[in-house]
Amino acid sequence: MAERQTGRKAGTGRPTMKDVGALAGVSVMTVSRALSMPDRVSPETLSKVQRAVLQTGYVPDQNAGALSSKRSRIVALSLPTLANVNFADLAEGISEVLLPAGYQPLIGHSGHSLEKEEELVRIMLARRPDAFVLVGTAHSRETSRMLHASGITVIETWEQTDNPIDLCIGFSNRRAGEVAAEHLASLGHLRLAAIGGSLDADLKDYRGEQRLRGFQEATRRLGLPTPLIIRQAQVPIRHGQGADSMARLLREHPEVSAVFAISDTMAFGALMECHRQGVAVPGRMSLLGFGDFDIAAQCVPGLSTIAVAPREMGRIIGERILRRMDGAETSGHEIEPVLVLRESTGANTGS
Amino acid sequence: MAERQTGRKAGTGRPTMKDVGALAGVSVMTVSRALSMPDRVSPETLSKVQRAVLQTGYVPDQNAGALSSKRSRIVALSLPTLANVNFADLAEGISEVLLPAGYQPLIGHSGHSLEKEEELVRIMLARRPDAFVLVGTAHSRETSRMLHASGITVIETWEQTDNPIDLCIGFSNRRAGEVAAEHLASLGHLRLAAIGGSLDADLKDYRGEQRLRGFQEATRRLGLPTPLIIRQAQVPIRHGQGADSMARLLREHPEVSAVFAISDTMAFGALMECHRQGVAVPGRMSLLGFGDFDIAAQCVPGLSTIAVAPREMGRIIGERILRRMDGAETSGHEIEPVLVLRESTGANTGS
DNA sequence: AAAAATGATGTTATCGTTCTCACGCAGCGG
DNA sequence: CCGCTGCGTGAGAACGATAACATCATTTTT
Repeated sequence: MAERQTGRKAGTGRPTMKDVGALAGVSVMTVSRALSMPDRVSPETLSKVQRAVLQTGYVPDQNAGALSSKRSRIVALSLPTLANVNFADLAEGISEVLLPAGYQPLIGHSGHSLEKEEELVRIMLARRPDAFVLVGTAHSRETSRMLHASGITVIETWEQTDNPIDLCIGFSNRRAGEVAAEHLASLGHLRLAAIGGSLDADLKDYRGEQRLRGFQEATRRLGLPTPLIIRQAQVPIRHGQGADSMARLLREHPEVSAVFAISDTMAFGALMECHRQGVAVPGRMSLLGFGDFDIAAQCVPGLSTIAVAPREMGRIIGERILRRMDGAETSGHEIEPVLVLRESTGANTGS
Repeated sequence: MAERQTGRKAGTGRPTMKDVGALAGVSVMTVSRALSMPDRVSPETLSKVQRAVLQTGYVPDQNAGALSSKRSRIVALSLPTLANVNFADLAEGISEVLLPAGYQPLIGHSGHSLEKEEELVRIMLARRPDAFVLVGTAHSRETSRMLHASGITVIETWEQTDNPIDLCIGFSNRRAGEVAAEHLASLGHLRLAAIGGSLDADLKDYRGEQRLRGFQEATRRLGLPTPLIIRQAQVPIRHGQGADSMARLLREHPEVSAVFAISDTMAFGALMECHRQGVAVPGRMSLLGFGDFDIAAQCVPGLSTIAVAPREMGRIIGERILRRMDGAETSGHEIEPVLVLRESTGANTGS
């Protein structure tokens, strides 16, 4: 009853540094040091504290620590969606580097919408992250403002840009489109097409559009006719959209012999549509995807695609963040899209 | 120079409630109330504060708020991996409910390892979440202890159990296996097989094992010969493992006419192997998957599978958490695995 | 051997918010 | 006209940790 004298706020009941200190016979500050800078306390003290920690089942309160030290050790991560292996791999790559270093990734998804991204950024900034990673370089005015004002390390990824908010670690989507066009052209294909790209301005796959643009420009540069673009994708991209686009292409544009899909997801759907219609791949139709999702390697025929190594990208991002946290300067980084050749692309056999 | 008089700790430079209050001509407490309980301040005060918030670009510090109120509004979420659409959908479902209610999901992945899960739980508990969601009911002793000791709401999912730590919202994996066996048996298949299941004790797909057990038991109960189990999967499950397993099955056990794969990922690999070898599906071989991943609907033939509605499960979890946070009592919830019929399963045509 | 540097620990203030309590003022019944 | 209730507001403590400084004992330097 007479347990607490002043009794303004009741504690949570969980052990604190004070409890550990009391049990070990040292001050809270010594406990703090024992836990975060073990080499700054004497060996005997250290073991006393460690024993007390085990005995009490003490788990430090990082929120309190963050408030006091002004370093939350949280890294915010805004993805378009989790339900895409590439983004999931990116997030796992980042986590694998950050977690062992004592940083906690905070993952959110914006559903490809700039508005939702803004909302997400606002919410996440309230957790006072030490760094912020965003997929993409297109943001709302307010998003950019908030990120700038926060003064923390900001990393934009999955793209390249000339004027990043802070740091940019990604690949050129335009370049990916160029690689696609160059490959298909080198196989002797004359009439190229691309599938992907949204008509709905609100839910736009910004990066997919850049790949399309790169594809178009390179095709033109190579002296081939302007490629057809079948735009009927929506984010999130689903296989069905690839199937629909391929069906339309086969029906309306029989002269096309090679197709670049802005995502392996669409490419797979397109491939299945070819199967359904008995269209030989790559005999009658060459098919090139993007992303190197795991299905690309396993479907029959194996899907030629363009890989961007998301997990490795994640690790690079993690490392750069850690370097920044140690006070070192860091620059951006560009990753080169790599053509992965499987069976779905082959020489043009048409007349 | 004479900016701060005492000057022990320097602030971060970001605006605080104090700044907002000074600008609005009210106390910090009034700012706090204006932001979290707008109906407890007068309309004029409210608008003054809101104006000041906009003018300063103030973003509340939730960490400080958490420390003071002992409610972090963080919900921790431990998944085996992000790179699995079902878990990603689960996470997105949870987020969709929690975020608008002011709760922040904190996602981590344990790579199917109980040790890593323990590590993750320890790290996440240091952020003082208000609730903890875990995939699975098998945890290390220390994990369970920490969760119990934390005293927060704990939800186990993706399984059913008789003695949950706190609440269990999931489906019975055993039941899913039974559904699989019943379906294949009903089609007249006599020699069944299952693919999946790991030999490596350390990286065990615990839930896959339960599906296998349910499959085995139901097969026996239906009076059929004991099913073959091809165990050569490893987590994370990749398509290649399904292909390998199917190849082995076709080579060594030609009498088998129907196969249950513990994951659509494996089922897809197996299907592709059938294509490669010219084995007709479902004519010669019926194939049933689990999970209803999006590829299942798009491959040719469409993959029959067992669906567990992960996104909906996530939303249910989110709602139960919110109810608990409002102080209401809540019980667990069982989700029924549902058979999704497509083209990959058909009647036994063998002699 | 005296002075200075080093090392281990404790004390106090502080981070930015919310909780608790107190205060002043308006309305209201007796 | 007095006390009572209720509303809006403010003052100060508290949450659990760390930074900065202070202290004391010990070692190193010259």
